[in-house]
Amino acid sequence: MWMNKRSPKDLLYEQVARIGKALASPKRLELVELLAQGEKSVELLASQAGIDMRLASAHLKALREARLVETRRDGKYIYYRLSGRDVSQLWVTLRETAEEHLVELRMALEQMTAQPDTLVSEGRESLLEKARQGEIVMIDVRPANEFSAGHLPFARSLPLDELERRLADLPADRAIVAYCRGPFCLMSDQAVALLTAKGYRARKILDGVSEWEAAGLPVEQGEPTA
Amino acid sequence: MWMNKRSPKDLLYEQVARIGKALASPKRLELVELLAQGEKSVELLASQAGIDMRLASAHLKALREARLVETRRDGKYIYYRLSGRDVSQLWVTLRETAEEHLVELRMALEQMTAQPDTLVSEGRESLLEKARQGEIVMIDVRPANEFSAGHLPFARSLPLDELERRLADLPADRAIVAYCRGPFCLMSDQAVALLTAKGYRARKILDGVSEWEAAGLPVEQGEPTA
DNA sequence: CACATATTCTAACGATTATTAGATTGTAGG
DNA sequence: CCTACAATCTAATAATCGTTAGAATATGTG
Repeated sequence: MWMNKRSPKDLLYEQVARIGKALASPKRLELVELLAQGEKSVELLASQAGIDMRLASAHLKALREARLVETRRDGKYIYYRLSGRDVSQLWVTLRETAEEHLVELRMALEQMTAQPDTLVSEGRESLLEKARQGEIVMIDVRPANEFSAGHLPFARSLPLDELERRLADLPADRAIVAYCRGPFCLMSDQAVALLTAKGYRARKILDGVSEWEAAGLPVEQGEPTA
Repeated sequence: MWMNKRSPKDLLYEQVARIGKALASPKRLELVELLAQGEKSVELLASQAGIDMRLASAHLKALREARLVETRRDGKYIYYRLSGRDVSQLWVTLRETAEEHLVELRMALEQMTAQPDTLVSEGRESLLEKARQGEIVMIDVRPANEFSAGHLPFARSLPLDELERRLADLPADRAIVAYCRGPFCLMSDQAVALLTAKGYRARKILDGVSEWEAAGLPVEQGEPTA
Protein backbone atom coordinates (compact mmCIF):
# COMPACT_ATOMS: atom_id res chain seq x y z
CA MET A 1 0.00 0.00 0.00
CA TRP A 2 1.57 3.25 1.14
CA MET A 3 4.60 1.46 2.43
CA ASN A 4 7.37 0.80 0.00
CA LYS A 5 10.19 0.07 2.44
CA ARG A 6 9.70 -3.65 2.38
CA SER A 7 13.10 -4.88 3.40
CA PRO A 8 13.09 -4.37 7.20
CA LYS A 9 9.78 -6.17 7.61
CA ASP A 10 10.79 -8.93 5.25
CA LEU A 11 13.73 -9.64 7.51
CA LEU A 12 11.39 -10.57 10.33
CA TYR A 13 9.36 -13.08 8.35
CA GLU A 14 12.56 -14.47 6.94
CA GLN A 15 13.79 -15.27 10.43
CA VAL A 16 10.55 -17.02 11.35
CA ALA A 17 10.75 -18.90 8.07
CA ARG A 18 14.07 -20.34 9.27
CA ILE A 19 12.07 -22.27 11.85
CA GLY A 20 9.49 -23.20 9.24
CA LYS A 21 12.15 -24.50 6.88
CA ALA A 22 13.63 -26.61 9.65
CA LEU A 23 10.21 -28.19 10.16
CA ALA A 24 9.62 -28.74 6.45
CA SER A 25 11.26 -32.16 6.21
CA PRO A 26 9.72 -35.46 7.38
CA LYS A 27 13.06 -36.79 8.55
CA ARG A 28 13.80 -33.71 10.61
CA LEU A 29 10.38 -33.90 12.21
CA GLU A 30 11.06 -37.48 13.15
CA LEU A 31 14.36 -36.41 14.69
CA VAL A 32 12.61 -33.66 16.64
CA GLU A 33 10.11 -36.14 18.00
CA LEU A 34 12.90 -38.50 19.00
CA LEU A 35 14.75 -35.65 20.69
CA ALA A 36 11.58 -34.74 22.55
CA GLN A 37 12.12 -38.03 24.40
CA GLY A 38 15.48 -36.84 25.71
CA GLU A 39 18.98 -36.16 24.47
CA LYS A 40 20.54 -38.67 22.12
CA SER A 41 23.76 -39.20 20.19
CA VAL A 42 23.84 -38.83 16.41
CA GLU A 43 24.41 -42.54 16.06
CA LEU A 44 21.36 -43.42 18.15
CA LEU A 45 19.19 -40.88 16.39
CA ALA A 46 20.23 -42.24 13.02
CA SER A 47 19.49 -45.82 13.98
CA GLN A 48 16.15 -44.95 15.59
CA ALA A 49 15.12 -42.89 12.58
CA GLY A 50 16.34 -45.60 10.23
CA ILE A 51 18.71 -43.41 8.26
CA ASP A 52 22.42 -43.15 7.58
CA MET A 53 24.39 -41.39 10.28
CA ARG A 54 25.76 -38.89 7.78
CA LEU A 55 22.29 -37.96 6.66
CA ALA A 56 21.19 -37.62 10.27
CA SER A 57 24.16 -35.36 10.86
CA ALA A 58 23.15 -33.17 7.93
CA HIS A 59 19.58 -32.85 9.16
CA LEU A 60 20.75 -32.14 12.69
CA LYS A 61 22.95 -29.41 11.30
CA ALA A 62 19.89 -27.82 9.73
CA LEU A 63 18.04 -28.04 13.03
CA ARG A 64 21.03 -26.57 14.83
CA GLU A 65 21.21 -23.66 12.38
CA ALA A 66 17.56 -22.95 13.14
CA ARG A 67 18.53 -23.08 16.83
CA LEU A 68 15.97 -25.76 17.55
CA VAL A 69 18.61 -28.12 18.94
CA GLU A 70 21.79 -27.79 20.95
CA THR A 71 24.74 -30.11 21.37
CA ARG A 72 27.02 -31.39 24.06
CA ARG A 73 30.13 -33.47 23.55
CA ASP A 74 30.99 -36.35 25.83
CA GLY A 75 34.06 -38.24 24.70
CA LYS A 76 33.57 -39.60 21.24
CA TYR A 77 29.87 -38.89 21.27
CA ILE A 78 27.98 -35.71 20.56
CA TYR A 79 24.62 -35.52 22.23
CA TYR A 80 21.82 -33.51 20.71
CA ARG A 81 18.88 -32.10 22.67
CA LEU A 82 15.99 -29.78 21.91
CA SER A 83 16.93 -26.23 22.83
CA GLY A 84 13.86 -25.76 24.98
CA ARG A 85 10.55 -27.02 26.20
CA ASP A 86 8.91 -24.73 23.66
CA VAL A 87 10.39 -26.73 20.79
CA SER A 88 8.65 -29.94 21.77
CA GLN A 89 5.48 -27.93 22.31
CA LEU A 90 5.87 -26.50 18.82
CA TRP A 91 6.16 -30.02 17.48
CA VAL A 92 2.95 -31.01 19.27
CA THR A 93 1.14 -27.93 17.98
CA LEU A 94 2.33 -28.57 14.43
CA ARG A 95 1.31 -32.21 14.57
CA GLU A 96 -2.10 -31.36 16.01
CA THR A 97 -2.73 -28.75 13.33
CA ALA A 98 -1.80 -31.32 10.69
CA GLU A 99 -4.13 -33.86 12.26
CA GLU A 100 -6.94 -31.31 12.38
CA HIS A 101 -6.74 -30.28 8.75
CA LEU A 102 -5.22 -33.14 6.79
CA VAL A 103 -7.66 -35.95 6.18
CA GLU A 104 -4.84 -37.99 4.67
CA LEU A 105 -3.02 -37.94 8.00
CA ARG A 106 -6.07 -39.02 9.97
CA MET A 107 -6.69 -41.85 7.54
CA ALA A 108 -3.08 -43.02 7.68
CA LEU A 109 -3.26 -42.95 11.48
CA GLU A 110 -6.45 -44.97 11.57
CA GLN A 111 -5.00 -47.57 9.26
CA MET A 112 -1.87 -47.89 11.35
CA THR A 113 -3.47 -48.31 14.74
CA ALA A 114 -4.64 -51.86 15.16
CA GLN A 115 -7.86 -51.91 17.21
CA PRO A 116 -9.58 -48.75 18.32
CA ASP A 117 -10.97 -50.59 21.35
CA THR A 118 -7.50 -50.83 22.85
CA LEU A 119 -7.54 -47.08 23.30
CA VAL A 120 -8.37 -45.60 26.69
CA SER A 121 -11.32 -43.26 26.23
CA GLU A 122 -10.96 -41.69 29.63
CA GLY A 123 -9.76 -38.15 30.23
CA ARG A 124 -6.22 -37.41 31.32
CA GLU A 125 -7.03 -36.12 34.79
CA SER A 126 -9.15 -39.06 35.77
CA LEU A 127 -6.53 -41.42 34.40
CA LEU A 128 -3.90 -39.68 36.49
CA GLU A 129 -6.09 -40.02 39.56
CA LYS A 130 -6.58 -43.74 38.98
CA ALA A 131 -2.85 -44.17 38.58
CA ARG A 132 -2.32 -42.30 41.84
CA GLN A 133 -4.82 -44.57 43.59
CA GLY A 134 -3.17 -47.65 42.15
CA GLU A 135 -6.37 -48.57 40.39
CA ILE A 136 -4.44 -48.91 37.16
CA VAL A 137 -0.79 -49.51 36.33
CA MET A 138 0.69 -47.03 33.91
CA ILE A 139 3.66 -48.41 31.98
CA ASP A 140 6.20 -46.52 29.88
CA VAL A 141 7.37 -48.87 27.16
CA ARG A 142 10.08 -46.61 25.75
CA PRO A 143 13.79 -47.31 26.27
CA ALA A 144 14.84 -46.76 29.88
CA ASN A 145 16.89 -43.64 29.23
CA GLU A 146 13.88 -41.91 27.68
CA PHE A 147 11.93 -42.73 30.82
CA SER A 148 14.66 -41.16 32.91
CA ALA A 149 14.60 -37.96 30.87
CA GLY A 150 10.92 -37.50 31.60
CA HIS A 151 7.87 -39.65 32.22
CA LEU A 152 4.26 -39.54 33.34
CA PRO A 153 3.58 -39.50 37.08
CA PHE A 154 3.23 -42.95 38.69
CA ALA A 155 4.44 -44.63 35.51
CA ARG A 156 6.76 -47.63 35.63
CA SER A 157 9.51 -48.09 33.10
CA LEU A 158 8.96 -51.31 31.21
CA PRO A 159 10.71 -51.06 27.86
CA LEU A 160 9.06 -52.96 25.04
CA ASP A 161 12.01 -55.24 24.42
CA GLU A 162 12.15 -56.24 28.08
CA LEU A 163 8.43 -56.58 28.49
CA GLU A 164 8.14 -60.27 27.78
CA ARG A 165 10.74 -61.36 30.31
CA ARG A 166 9.60 -58.91 32.95
CA LEU A 167 5.95 -59.86 32.91
CA ALA A 168 6.29 -60.97 36.54
CA ASP A 169 6.63 -57.30 37.52
CA LEU A 170 3.05 -56.70 36.48
CA PRO A 171 0.03 -57.45 38.66
CA ALA A 172 -2.40 -59.68 36.82
CA ASP A 173 -5.41 -58.28 38.60
CA ARG A 174 -5.13 -54.65 37.60
CA ALA A 175 -5.79 -52.85 34.33
CA ILE A 176 -2.64 -51.78 32.52
CA VAL A 177 -2.29 -48.60 30.52
CA ALA A 178 0.69 -48.27 28.19
CA TYR A 179 2.13 -45.21 26.53
CA CYS A 180 5.19 -44.45 24.42
CA ARG A 181 6.48 -41.54 22.35
CA GLY A 182 3.19 -40.16 21.14
CA PRO A 183 0.43 -40.72 18.60
CA PHE A 184 2.86 -41.69 15.84
CA CYS A 185 4.62 -44.32 17.93
CA LEU A 186 3.65 -47.96 17.66
CA MET A 187 5.46 -49.34 20.70
CA SER A 188 2.46 -49.05 22.97
CA ASP A 189 0.33 -50.92 20.41
CA GLN A 190 2.82 -53.75 20.38
CA ALA A 191 2.92 -53.78 24.17
CA VAL A 192 -0.88 -53.97 24.38
CA ALA A 193 -0.93 -56.78 21.82
CA LEU A 194 1.64 -58.76 23.78
CA LEU A 195 -0.01 -58.18 27.14
CA THR A 196 -3.47 -59.00 25.84
CA ALA A 197 -2.12 -62.26 24.42
CA LYS A 198 -0.72 -63.07 27.85
CA GLY A 199 -4.07 -62.52 29.48
CA TYR A 200 -3.64 -59.05 30.89
CA ARG A 201 -6.24 -56.32 30.65
CA ALA A 202 -4.15 -53.80 28.72
CA ARG A 203 -5.01 -50.64 26.86
CA LYS A 204 -3.03 -47.68 25.56
CA ILE A 205 -3.16 -43.91 25.39
CA LEU A 206 -1.97 -41.79 22.48
CA ASP A 207 -0.11 -39.27 24.60
CA GLY A 208 3.62 -39.15 24.89
CA VAL A 209 5.35 -37.01 27.45
CA SER A 210 5.17 -33.89 25.25
CA GLU A 211 1.45 -34.27 24.62
CA TRP A 212 0.83 -34.86 28.32
CA GLU A 213 2.83 -31.78 29.14
CA ALA A 214 1.07 -29.73 26.45
CA ALA A 215 -2.19 -30.55 28.18
CA GLY A 216 -0.84 -28.80 31.26
CA LEU A 217 -0.25 -31.93 33.29
CA PRO A 218 2.86 -32.61 35.36
CA VAL A 219 5.81 -34.69 34.25
CA GLU A 220 8.44 -36.34 36.39
CA GLN A 221 12.12 -37.11 35.93
CA GLY A 222 14.51 -39.67 37.28
CA GLU A 223 15.74 -43.21 36.98
CA PRO A 224 13.34 -46.12 37.13
CA THR A 225 13.26 -47.85 40.50
CA ALA A 226 14.60 -51.35 40.13
CA MET B 1 13.41 -40.49 -4.75
CA TRP B 2 11.22 -41.65 -7.57
CA MET B 3 10.32 -44.82 -5.73
CA ASN B 4 7.52 -44.98 -3.19
CA LYS B 5 8.85 -47.53 -0.74
CA ARG B 6 8.19 -45.49 2.35
CA SER B 7 7.42 -47.15 5.60
CA PRO B 8 3.95 -46.39 6.97
CA LYS B 9 5.51 -44.27 9.68
CA ASP B 10 7.25 -42.05 7.12
CA LEU B 11 3.84 -41.26 5.68
CA LEU B 12 2.81 -39.64 8.93
CA TYR B 13 5.80 -37.34 9.20
CA GLU B 14 5.41 -36.51 5.54
CA GLN B 15 1.91 -35.24 6.16
CA VAL B 16 3.02 -33.06 9.04
CA ALA B 17 5.85 -31.81 6.87
CA ARG B 18 3.21 -30.51 4.44
CA ILE B 19 2.30 -27.98 7.11
CA GLY B 20 5.96 -27.28 7.77
CA LYS B 21 6.67 -26.69 4.10
CA ALA B 22 3.75 -24.26 3.89
CA LEU B 23 5.31 -22.31 6.74
CA ALA B 24 8.80 -22.36 5.24
CA SER B 25 8.47 -19.21 3.15
CA PRO B 26 8.63 -15.62 4.47
CA LYS B 27 5.99 -14.43 2.02
CA ARG B 28 3.57 -17.18 2.99
CA LEU B 29 4.06 -16.38 6.66
CA GLU B 30 3.25 -12.76 5.94
CA LEU B 31 0.11 -13.86 4.14
CA VAL B 32 -0.88 -16.04 7.08
CA GLU B 33 -0.44 -13.13 9.45
CA LEU B 34 -2.53 -10.91 7.20
CA LEU B 35 -5.23 -13.57 7.00
CA ALA B 36 -5.20 -13.83 10.78
CA GLN B 37 -6.72 -10.34 10.70
CA GLY B 38 -9.72 -11.59 8.76
CA GLU B 39 -10.60 -12.82 5.30
CA LYS B 40 -9.20 -10.90 2.34
CA SER B 41 -9.23 -11.04 -1.43
CA VAL B 42 -6.13 -12.07 -3.36
CA GLU B 43 -5.76 -8.55 -4.65
CA LEU B 44 -5.81 -7.04 -1.17
CA LEU B 45 -3.44 -9.64 0.18
CA ALA B 46 -1.01 -9.00 -2.65
CA SER B 47 -1.05 -5.26 -2.15
CA GLN B 48 -0.72 -5.50 1.62
CA ALA B 49 2.15 -7.95 1.31
CA GLY B 50 3.73 -5.83 -1.41
CA ILE B 51 3.91 -8.56 -4.01
CA ASP B 52 2.48 -9.27 -7.43
CA MET B 53 -1.00 -10.73 -7.39
CA ARG B 54 0.12 -13.72 -9.40
CA LEU B 55 2.81 -14.50 -6.90
CA ALA B 56 0.33 -14.11 -4.07
CA SER B 57 -1.98 -16.51 -5.87
CA ALA B 58 0.81 -19.06 -6.15
CA HIS B 59 1.63 -18.82 -2.45
CA LEU B 60 -2.03 -19.02 -1.52
CA LYS B 61 -2.28 -22.15 -3.61
CA ALA B 62 0.51 -23.68 -1.54
CA LEU B 63 -1.28 -22.71 1.67
CA ARG B 64 -4.52 -24.12 0.32
CA GLU B 65 -2.87 -27.41 -0.57
CA ALA B 66 -1.63 -27.62 3.01
CA ARG B 67 -5.24 -26.93 4.06
CA LEU B 68 -4.22 -23.94 6.11
CA VAL B 69 -6.56 -21.64 4.18
CA GLU B 70 -9.97 -21.90 2.58
CA THR B 71 -11.66 -19.83 -0.08
CA ARG B 72 -15.01 -18.31 -0.84
CA ARG B 73 -16.01 -16.66 -4.07
CA ASP B 74 -18.09 -13.51 -4.12
CA GLY B 75 -18.55 -12.12 -7.60
CA LYS B 76 -15.24 -11.34 -9.19
CA TYR B 77 -13.37 -11.72 -5.93
CA ILE B 78 -12.13 -14.81 -4.18
CA TYR B 79 -11.78 -14.36 -0.46
CA TYR B 80 -9.21 -16.34 1.45
CA ARG B 81 -9.44 -17.10 5.16
CA LEU B 82 -7.50 -19.24 7.61
CA SER B 83 -9.13 -22.64 7.92
CA GLY B 84 -9.35 -22.41 11.69
CA ARG B 85 -8.49 -20.63 14.86
CA ASP B 86 -5.71 -23.17 15.35
CA VAL B 87 -3.90 -21.88 12.28
CA SER B 88 -3.47 -18.38 13.68
CA GLN B 89 -2.44 -19.94 16.98
CA LEU B 90 0.16 -22.00 15.13
CA TRP B 91 1.47 -18.81 13.56
CA VAL B 92 1.76 -17.22 17.01
CA THR B 93 3.52 -20.27 18.41
CA LEU B 94 5.93 -20.40 15.49
CA ARG B 95 6.71 -16.70 15.78
CA GLU B 96 7.24 -16.94 19.52
CA THR B 97 9.56 -19.91 19.14
CA ALA B 98 11.54 -17.96 16.56
CA GLU B 99 11.71 -14.96 18.88
CA GLU B 100 12.85 -17.16 21.74
CA HIS B 101 15.69 -18.84 19.91
CA LEU B 102 16.81 -16.53 17.11
CA VAL B 103 18.91 -13.63 18.36
CA GLU B 104 18.87 -12.17 14.86
CA LEU B 105 15.10 -11.83 15.03
CA ARG B 106 15.17 -10.13 18.42
CA MET B 107 17.82 -7.72 17.19
CA ALA B 108 15.90 -6.89 14.03
CA LEU B 109 12.79 -6.29 16.12
CA GLU B 110 14.60 -3.98 18.50
CA GLN B 111 16.02 -1.98 15.64
CA MET B 112 12.64 -1.62 14.02
CA THR B 113 10.67 -0.44 17.00
CA ALA B 114 11.27 3.23 17.55
CA GLN B 115 11.30 3.96 21.28
CA PRO B 116 10.99 1.23 23.88
CA ASP B 117 9.35 3.73 26.25
CA THR B 118 6.28 3.88 24.05
CA LEU B 119 5.55 0.30 25.00
CA VAL B 120 3.01 -0.47 27.71
CA SER B 121 4.73 -2.55 30.37
CA GLU B 122 1.51 -3.52 32.08
CA GLY B 123 0.02 -7.00 32.03
CA ARG B 124 -2.84 -7.87 29.73
CA GLU B 125 -5.46 -8.46 32.42
CA SER B 126 -4.86 -5.18 34.17
CA LEU B 127 -4.88 -3.37 30.85
CA LEU B 128 -8.20 -4.98 30.03
CA GLU B 129 -9.58 -3.88 33.37
CA LYS B 130 -8.46 -0.29 32.81
CA ALA B 131 -10.07 -0.32 29.40
CA ARG B 132 -13.27 -1.61 30.96
CA GLN B 133 -13.20 1.17 33.54
CA GLY B 134 -12.59 3.77 30.86
CA GLU B 135 -9.30 4.67 32.50
CA ILE B 136 -7.58 4.24 29.16
CA VAL B 137 -8.77 4.32 25.57
CA MET B 138 -7.76 1.31 23.53
CA ILE B 139 -7.58 2.02 19.81
CA ASP B 140 -7.35 -0.46 16.96
CA VAL B 141 -5.45 1.24 14.15
CA ARG B 142 -5.92 -1.50 11.56
CA PRO B 143 -8.27 -1.07 8.58
CA ALA B 144 -11.91 -1.07 9.64
CA ASN B 145 -12.77 -4.45 8.14
CA GLU B 146 -10.04 -6.11 10.19
CA PHE B 147 -11.56 -4.57 13.28
CA SER B 148 -14.94 -6.02 12.34
CA ALA B 149 -13.50 -9.49 11.91
CA GLY B 150 -12.21 -9.46 15.48
CA HIS B 151 -10.88 -6.95 17.97
CA LEU B 152 -9.91 -6.50 21.59
CA PRO B 153 -12.71 -5.80 24.08
CA PHE B 154 -13.53 -2.11 24.57
CA ALA B 155 -11.33 -1.15 21.64
CA ARG B 156 -12.38 1.58 19.22
CA SER B 157 -11.67 1.32 15.52
CA LEU B 158 -9.47 4.18 14.45
CA PRO B 159 -7.59 3.17 11.30
CA LEU B 160 -4.16 4.68 10.92
CA ASP B 161 -4.98 6.51 7.69
CA GLU B 162 -8.05 8.13 9.27
CA LEU B 163 -6.37 8.90 12.55
CA GLU B 164 -5.27 12.43 11.76
CA ARG B 165 -8.65 13.69 10.67
CA ARG B 166 -10.53 11.86 13.42
CA LEU B 167 -8.47 13.17 16.30
CA ALA B 168 -11.58 14.88 17.65
CA ASP B 169 -12.94 11.43 18.53
CA LEU B 170 -10.22 11.00 21.12
CA PRO B 171 -10.38 12.40 24.64
CA ALA B 172 -7.32 14.52 25.33
CA ASP B 173 -7.35 13.76 29.03
CA ARG B 174 -7.00 10.00 28.93
CA ALA B 175 -4.10 7.74 28.14
CA ILE B 176 -4.36 6.05 24.77
CA VAL B 177 -3.16 2.53 24.02
CA ALA B 178 -2.82 1.51 20.40
CA TYR B 179 -2.48 -1.94 18.88
CA CYS B 180 -2.41 -3.34 15.38
CA ARG B 181 -1.65 -6.70 13.75
CA GLY B 182 0.97 -7.94 16.14
CA PRO B 183 4.64 -7.58 17.07
CA PHE B 184 5.76 -7.36 13.44
CA CYS B 185 3.34 -4.58 12.56
CA LEU B 186 4.43 -0.96 12.58
CA MET B 187 1.04 0.72 12.36
CA SER B 188 0.68 1.17 16.11
CA ASP B 189 4.16 2.75 16.24
CA GLN B 190 3.13 5.26 13.61
CA ALA B 191 -0.09 5.95 15.46
CA VAL B 192 1.76 6.55 18.72
CA ALA B 193 4.22 8.86 16.96
CA LEU B 194 1.39 10.87 15.44
CA LEU B 195 -0.61 11.07 18.65
CA THR B 196 2.41 12.02 20.75
CA ALA B 197 3.21 14.81 18.28
CA LYS B 198 -0.35 16.06 18.71
CA GLY B 199 0.01 16.17 22.46
CA TYR B 200 -1.73 12.97 23.46
CA ARG B 201 -0.42 10.51 26.01
CA ALA B 202 -0.16 7.49 23.72
CA ARG B 203 1.57 4.15 24.05
CA LYS B 204 1.32 0.82 22.28
CA ILE B 205 1.17 -2.89 22.96
CA LEU B 206 2.77 -5.60 20.86
CA ASP B 207 -0.27 -7.86 20.83
CA GLY B 208 -2.49 -8.30 17.87
CA VAL B 209 -5.79 -10.13 18.11
CA SER B 210 -4.15 -13.55 17.68
CA GLU B 211 -1.60 -12.92 20.43
CA TRP B 212 -4.32 -11.63 22.73
CA GLU B 213 -6.39 -14.71 22.03
CA ALA B 214 -3.39 -17.00 22.48
CA ALA B 215 -3.03 -15.56 25.97
CA GLY B 216 -6.50 -16.86 26.72
CA LEU B 217 -8.22 -13.50 26.70
CA PRO B 218 -11.54 -12.78 25.03
CA VAL B 219 -11.98 -11.23 21.61
CA GLU B 220 -15.03 -9.48 20.21
CA GLN B 221 -16.52 -9.18 16.76
CA GLY B 222 -18.68 -6.66 14.99
CA GLU B 223 -18.72 -3.38 13.15
CA PRO B 224 -17.30 -0.27 14.74
CA THR B 225 -19.93 2.02 16.23
CA ALA B 226 -20.01 5.31 14.36
C1' DC C 1 -21.81 -9.17 -27.52
C1' DA C 2 -17.27 -6.76 -26.22
C1' DC C 3 -14.67 -5.31 -22.48
C1' DA C 4 -12.47 -4.82 -17.88
C1' DT C 5 -10.97 -7.02 -13.91
C1' DA C 6 -9.82 -10.83 -10.55
C1' DT C 7 -7.74 -14.96 -10.40
C1' DT C 8 -5.51 -19.02 -11.90
C1' DC C 9 -2.60 -21.63 -15.00
C1' DT C 10 1.64 -22.48 -17.56
C1' DA C 11 6.38 -22.38 -18.87
C1' DA C 12 10.79 -21.09 -17.78
C1' DC C 13 14.75 -19.81 -15.10
C1' DG C 14 17.86 -19.69 -11.29
C1' DA C 15 18.21 -20.83 -6.36
C1' DT C 16 17.72 -23.98 -2.80
C1' DT C 17 17.32 -28.59 -0.87
C1' DA C 18 17.69 -33.78 -0.06
C1' DT C 19 20.41 -37.49 -0.56
C1' DT C 20 24.52 -40.20 -1.43
C1' DA C 21 29.34 -41.47 -0.97
C1' DG C 22 34.04 -40.42 -0.17
C1' DA C 23 37.34 -37.72 2.52
C1' DT C 24 38.41 -35.50 6.88
C1' DT C 25 38.39 -34.17 11.81
C1' DG C 26 38.37 -35.28 16.64
C1' DT C 27 38.54 -38.36 20.54
C1' DA C 28 39.67 -42.67 23.19
C1' DG C 29 42.66 -46.38 24.00
C1' DG C 30 46.39 -49.26 23.22
C1' DC D 1 52.57 -43.59 17.00
C1' DC D 2 48.59 -46.40 15.21
C1' DT D 3 43.81 -48.05 15.14
C1' DA D 4 38.83 -47.67 15.85
C1' DC D 5 35.01 -45.07 15.81
C1' DA D 6 31.75 -40.90 16.11
C1' DA D 7 30.75 -37.13 13.69
C1' DT D 8 31.37 -33.59 10.32
C1' DC D 9 32.70 -31.81 5.86
C1' DT D 10 32.84 -31.85 0.85
C1' DA D 11 31.37 -32.61 -3.80
C1' DA D 12 28.02 -34.23 -6.97
C1' DT D 13 23.38 -35.32 -8.29
C1' DA D 14 18.56 -35.10 -8.82
C1' DA D 15 14.49 -32.95 -7.10
C1' DT D 16 11.96 -29.23 -5.48
C1' DC D 17 10.93 -24.33 -4.83
C1' DG D 18 10.47 -19.16 -5.67
C1' DT D 19 9.86 -15.89 -8.88
C1' DT D 20 8.68 -13.81 -13.22
C1' DA D 21 5.89 -13.05 -17.26
C1' DG D 22 2.59 -14.37 -20.68
C1' DA D 23 -1.70 -16.90 -21.56
C1' DA D 24 -6.08 -18.58 -20.07
C1' DT D 25 -10.41 -18.68 -17.23
C1' DA D 26 -14.24 -16.72 -14.82
C1' DT D 27 -17.18 -13.10 -13.43
C1' DG D 28 -19.47 -8.61 -13.76
C1' DT D 29 -20.71 -4.50 -16.65
C1' DG D 30 -22.04 -1.64 -20.53
